[in-house]
Amino acid sequence: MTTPGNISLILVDDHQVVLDGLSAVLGTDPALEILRTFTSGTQCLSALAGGPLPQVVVMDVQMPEMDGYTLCEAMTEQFPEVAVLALSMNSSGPEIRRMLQAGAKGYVLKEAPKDELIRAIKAVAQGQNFYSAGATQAVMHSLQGDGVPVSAGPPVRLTPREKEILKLIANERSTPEIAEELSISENTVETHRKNLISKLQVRNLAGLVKYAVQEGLV
Amino acid sequence: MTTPGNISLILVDDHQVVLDGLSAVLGTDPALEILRTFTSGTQCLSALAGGPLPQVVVMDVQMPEMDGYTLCEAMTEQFPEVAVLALSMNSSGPEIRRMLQAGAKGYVLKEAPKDELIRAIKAVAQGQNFYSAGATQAVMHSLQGDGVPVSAGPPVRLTPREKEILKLIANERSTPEIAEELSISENTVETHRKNLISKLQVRNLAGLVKYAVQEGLV
DNA sequence: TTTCGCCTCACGGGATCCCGTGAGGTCAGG
DNA sequence: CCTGACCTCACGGGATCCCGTGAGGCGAAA
Repeated sequence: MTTPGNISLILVDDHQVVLDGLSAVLGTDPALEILRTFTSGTQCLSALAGGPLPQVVVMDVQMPEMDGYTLCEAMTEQFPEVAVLALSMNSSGPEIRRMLQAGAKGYVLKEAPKDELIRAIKAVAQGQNFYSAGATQAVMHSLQGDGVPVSAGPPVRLTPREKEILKLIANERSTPEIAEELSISENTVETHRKNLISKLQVRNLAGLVKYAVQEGLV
Repeated sequence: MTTPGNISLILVDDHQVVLDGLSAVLGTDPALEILRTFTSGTQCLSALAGGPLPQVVVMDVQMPEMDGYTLCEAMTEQFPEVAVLALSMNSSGPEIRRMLQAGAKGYVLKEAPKDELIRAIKAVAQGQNFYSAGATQAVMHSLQGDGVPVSAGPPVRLTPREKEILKLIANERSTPEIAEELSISENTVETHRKNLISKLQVRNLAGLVKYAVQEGLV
């Protein structure tokens, strides 16, 4: 049992040094208690299913196997009382919007000073929201054009099939190969590719690969 | 002046939280003294030109503006007495080989436990080399075929022109556009693209973009 | 039940890329 | 001087991608 007033935490990041660093930084604040750390989303989910729930989960966005977006969605689905705080490398507007839409209560950039992270944790633990200054700015910048404030319209939602195709494209597979691998027609693969190009607002295959790599889908 | 026996350090990483984390972790060892930290390679270089030199520089590999490869090269050129310790996300063989060829004395993965980093720092400070277990493994794996041990043949050296073209390709420019932008023939651009595909061991444009993004050239 | 999103498939034409092959000029270094 | 690395250019043919357009099935949500 945690001491009353303490905020229980779980950290998820695929890099051990980041976990160590966060543990060291957050350990300086007596109000924070780190229950466990995980290096993958699947580990985290299966452990939480049977164990005690934390108040806040701090998670990286770009992770292999299961990215922060998917993990956050599963999290808010299964454990809505747990607040998710996203901790990310880049401050790209679309990524932030995706995380917020997935249910994240806050978004802190890894560039931010350490006290900002602690303030963010305390904020989301109390049910408030918290966004790094750079994050809100990036979101606002990416929203120029449509008047929705935040988390209104679907930002960039890819279907499972589209994600699957995008991964294969980013792995240098050609259209005939993808068609064969998925047992569908080449025409269908081309349709998906066209939809991807249209959805992601890029011009060609290069843009798709760039998006896929930056978003950690590879 | 540093206390005799102390190891003076400089940390370079574009992410503030990583710097904070490293500072916290390394601060626990009394034998280590962190002189300064930098969030960019250019800052680091210009500061070292006039200030006191550290014994060891711990640097991230993937950084915007100036990547670790370039920084390490400039470092060993201007300050050969400073030992460079690379700290990186991925354990890709080619990247490790590039860093070692650039003059890095050691290579530690961010996945490694924190005591490994401290041991690595102490090793390179004494003129020894240090490589994470996963790193040596990755290099060995990437070397299957040529019998050279380490840092012998040029791993993946791109010419300035090739880098330039690669960046444009990754930014969704088509061949005619690149040709126009660089005031050269389309045939020349195609030749460069072919050489890139051949050098980087990829199959198509997707592989080029993937490499460019992962290597931080965009 | 009627939407609506998703997945599927088709076709034709133009743009772009992929590949092999060959070659001339410059410039630094042996 | 001659080698080697680099940048430049050419061409032809096949593969692949890009684009517009249209359409049927299926399952979930309203």
